[in-house]
Amino acid sequence: MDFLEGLNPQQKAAVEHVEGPLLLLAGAGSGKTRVITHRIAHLVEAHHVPGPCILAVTFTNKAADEMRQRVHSLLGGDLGRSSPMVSTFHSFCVRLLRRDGANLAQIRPNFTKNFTIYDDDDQVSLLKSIYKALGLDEKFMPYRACCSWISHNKSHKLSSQDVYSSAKDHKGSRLAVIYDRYEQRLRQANALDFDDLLLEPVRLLQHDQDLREQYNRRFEFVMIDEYQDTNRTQYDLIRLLSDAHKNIAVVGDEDQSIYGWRGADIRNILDFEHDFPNASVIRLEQNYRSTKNILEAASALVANNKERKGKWLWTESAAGSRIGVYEAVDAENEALFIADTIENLLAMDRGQRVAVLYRTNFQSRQIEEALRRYGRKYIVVGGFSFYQRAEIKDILSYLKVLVSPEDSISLLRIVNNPARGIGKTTTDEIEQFALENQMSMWSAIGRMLDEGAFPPRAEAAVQAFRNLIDELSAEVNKWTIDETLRQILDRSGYRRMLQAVETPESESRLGNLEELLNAAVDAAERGEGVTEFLDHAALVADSDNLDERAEVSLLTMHNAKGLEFPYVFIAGLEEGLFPHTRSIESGEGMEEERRLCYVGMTRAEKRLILTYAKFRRKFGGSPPERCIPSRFLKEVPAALKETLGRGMDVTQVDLYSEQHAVRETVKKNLYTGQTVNSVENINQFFTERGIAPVKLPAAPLPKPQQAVAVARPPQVRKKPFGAGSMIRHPKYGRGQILKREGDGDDAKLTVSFPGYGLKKLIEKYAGIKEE
DNA sequence: AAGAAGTGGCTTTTT
DNA sequence: GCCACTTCTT
Repeated sequence: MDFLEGLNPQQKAAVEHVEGPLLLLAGAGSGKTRVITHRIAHLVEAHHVPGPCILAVTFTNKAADEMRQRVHSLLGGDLGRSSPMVSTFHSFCVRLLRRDGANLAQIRPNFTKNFTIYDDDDQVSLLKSIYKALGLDEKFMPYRACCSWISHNKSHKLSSQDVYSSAKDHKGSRLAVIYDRYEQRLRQANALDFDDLLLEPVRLLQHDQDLREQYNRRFEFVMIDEYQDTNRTQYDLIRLLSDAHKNIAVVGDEDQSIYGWRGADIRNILDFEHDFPNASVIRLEQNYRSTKNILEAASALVANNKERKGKWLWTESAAGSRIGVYEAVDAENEALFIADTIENLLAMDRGQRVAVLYRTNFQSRQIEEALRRYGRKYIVVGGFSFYQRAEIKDILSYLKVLVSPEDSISLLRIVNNPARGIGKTTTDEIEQFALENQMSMWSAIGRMLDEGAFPPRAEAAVQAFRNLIDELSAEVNKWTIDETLRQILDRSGYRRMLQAVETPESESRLGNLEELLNAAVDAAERGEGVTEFLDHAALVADSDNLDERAEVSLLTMHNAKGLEFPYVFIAGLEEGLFPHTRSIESGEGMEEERRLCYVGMTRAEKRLILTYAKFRRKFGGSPPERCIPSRFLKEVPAALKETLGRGMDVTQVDLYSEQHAVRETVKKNLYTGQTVNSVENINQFFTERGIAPVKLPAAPLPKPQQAVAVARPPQVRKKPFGAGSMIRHPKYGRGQILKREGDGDDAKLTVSFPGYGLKKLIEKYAGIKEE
């Protein structure tokens, strides 16, 4: 196959580039992914480079998956072991440490390849514990702020000693102490935070010459996607990996650099030619995505930035509609306008995809409410992810403790959850003891039991907890992941605790745990071990579960990077919201906001509509505040804009009185792993309230559904359900069994639920009954 | 020790 | 308006 066919001259040049550094400046919609995948295929076929010698790195799992798939289909089918390595920075680094990280123990105390990963919730818990030991509270500095302060220092290679010696005041040196303790405690728990995941491979490769040479020998060709968003650590890693061959190709667009606040350094891309002498530079400036008007509007906007390499995108496509601008009275009105206009657009142009983009996640709520009023299906990308749910984190914490009992943060989370009589006093004592003796909480528990340090009642409770963990640990290696999770759920009493309270809330939690079990079964089938399962849970991002098929997607502009939609709305273009107050002060921050706007605008293929509100409430109860239209609106040339008015007026339902109920429903539906807001749901929602939906969708109407049963039926031993039979699920309602696999306790059912799609359920745990 | 009920304090973006 | 944290009650 000829991988050069159908490419424009610049794309062709990039694909044909073989040796030496390459900087590919790829504008929005210029066929970047196509070029990367074709280049990989070309290297393999035309230059006979073995697949595994090529490393391609992206930022999100989603981008990696897509790239992998496209490479595979270009090269024809299953490549097996000869496949190029396509990975995200973080999973590449985790794999490196799990496989070849043993020698890191030489430079990181207590490190083993069994390390755990601390996400930001874990970081906050750790900081709480440190604050407590230092007698501080959140007034000193909010945990989250402290977290990002530490992260900022780490990614800029400033140690706690560096920070301490440059501290200007008492607060500065206090912070340095917190930072220092934080680092100590991570090491003690054999845990790595997200910064460490990148930093430690760099330190290891610098430290271990053999390993560095081994990796250099292997990866002859290295490619980095979204280079504008790399931070200094990632830059170091890239340099180390490409040191021997210097066959480093980076792809990026300085106009789309939007992660400066997370440590991304735009200088990496601006200075590439300086850092890698003899680099070839190729610009991809032809845009294949958007209409001329959209492209010109976005280009004119971003031209207001100074930190650019400068390029001007062009397109052969038609001018298209002008950019719509709508001024709403308030946020409710804005949301209704968007929902209303979506109805009109989709009525004219059926089956198309629409995105509503916004700056901050909380903006989604009102838009959701408006979409529900129209019975329109939508998905929300981001916000809370499945793996952030409390019950999921609880059970995974059990798993983490089994793998690595030194992980005190996970231990702290589960020690009295479900409640087993180890209260605050006892926990504080254990923590105190661990701190004083420089040991983990798990070791402290052992020692304190040996020394008889607990009062009788607490002793019994702690002893029972220790036995539970010991018993589970003894057998964990014999079980598959799903079996381990089941044992945890049963023996810890966690399932019983949820079953005891028969509220919709606990039902929903049980449902989420069921999803987790399904995921575990799938992982076990793929042959994954517990560690891989946990790594996956730590590294999946919210945007990774984006469902391309949804008609309407709601997401932040950050999450929209790399995606495209025929119709795009950008909501909330107001000074203070977008650009955000926190960025307005600094020139750099403003430029990044502008780039973010550029990213949002260039997602649109056919039509782009910008909206803002004259008044907006800061929060629910507070009075609406006057808003100034965003400066970005003015930066779009007048000739490219048109002012839009409201279409139909929608005032049949009192939205305020619905808000609470809607939110509850939204919450429940968000965490099923599948966030599609089904037609059945919406109908049910309105029927329950005796309100007719504004407009019924043309799609086949479902039979009206009864309210979901709340009470869980007593678990009687029942005859197994076979394929074809109808069942009722506590959360998904009526469904038909399509497939049955396995038998007895392990029986797995594939069930089709109208409105929810296919679900894999484990019969024993699903709580289903005959319909 | 564990739940219920009340109150302060703050909201950017996320691998 | 929401969440995390505190105080109150048993």
